[in-house]
Amino acid sequence: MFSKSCKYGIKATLYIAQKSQHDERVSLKEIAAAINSPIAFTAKILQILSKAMIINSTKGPNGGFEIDKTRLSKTSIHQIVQAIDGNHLFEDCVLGLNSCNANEPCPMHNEFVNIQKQLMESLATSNLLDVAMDLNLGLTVLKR
Amino acid sequence: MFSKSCKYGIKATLYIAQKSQHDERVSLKEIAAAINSPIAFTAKILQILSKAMIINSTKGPNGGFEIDKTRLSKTSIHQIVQAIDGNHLFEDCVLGLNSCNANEPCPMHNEFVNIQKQLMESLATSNLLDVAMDLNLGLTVLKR
DNA sequence: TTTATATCGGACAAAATTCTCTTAATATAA
DNA sequence: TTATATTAAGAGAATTTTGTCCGATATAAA
Ligand code: FES
Ligand code: FES
Repeated sequence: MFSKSCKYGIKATLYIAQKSQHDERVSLKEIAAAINSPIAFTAKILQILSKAMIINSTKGPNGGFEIDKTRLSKTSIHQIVQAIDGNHLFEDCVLGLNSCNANEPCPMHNEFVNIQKQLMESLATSNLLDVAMDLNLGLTVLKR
Repeated sequence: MFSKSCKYGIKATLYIAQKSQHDERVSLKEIAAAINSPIAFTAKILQILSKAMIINSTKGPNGGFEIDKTRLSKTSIHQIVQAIDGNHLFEDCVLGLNSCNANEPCPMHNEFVNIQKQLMESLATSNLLDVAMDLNLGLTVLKR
């Protein structure tokens, strides 16, 4: 479904979101430990998210990553997926035809346009604040 | 969503199903041409499907691949996916935690169990006969 | 029985993804 | 100003996925 990079990216962003809620800036090392991911690889993904303006990074002592509190409720998981994996999951033909085209559909088109739409909706209507809340309450986890 | 192998496998099986409906056995070369896939790689995938008893293979002159007509309506696309990609898409945690577990869910669990279920249902209730029909009628295509 | 034709199976090659290492750039604080 | 802590960036290694090649095996027909 999602690439490994994307999974790390989502988990990392959610962890940063949780901490940003309490005005805490977090380091790469802390993030990687919290989501159980390879440190240097996680750094690459955070760079992508930083360039996509989904997270902010600060170099130097006491540096690290954070998200503007005001943006938490305005950022969706869809934006993270889009930045890392692109829109392929939502827009491409599920059987790999050169494009998804309702006029000349593949045999799975009709079944899948709904699923793709629902997937998209689900990710697009999500927001980091809600997810961070659940994390704080211990209702969900990023690691196990 | 699906691996490339799986996409080839689905398309190949659907093509074989369409031909088997008219008692035609098809060769590897014909299949690869019909679904626009690399020949030798397609052969590997057909071997998997053959071992999984989803298709039958026959060596020698006039050999090739076919599906028992009586089995067309009893074989689902889910079986193909399962044989090639396994059940990961349906059963694994979408964020890559070591297992999907409702007691200690990841932040996307609640949104995704439904989507996974729907995906599974959709694939499990499909059958090769119905799909072959649409292909025959020209309502759908395997190549473009 | 021989020959031609097709899939099977194993080894290998290429490409994409995942992951690591090292150095540079930058910001903070002493 | 200098030392230190942190991310950025690039090169490259390891792994997985995708794809190729060729000889072995089985089948059918001559
Ligand atoms: S054409 Fe294949 S999913 Fe739309
Ligand atoms: S725990 Fe992640 S999808 Fe169920």
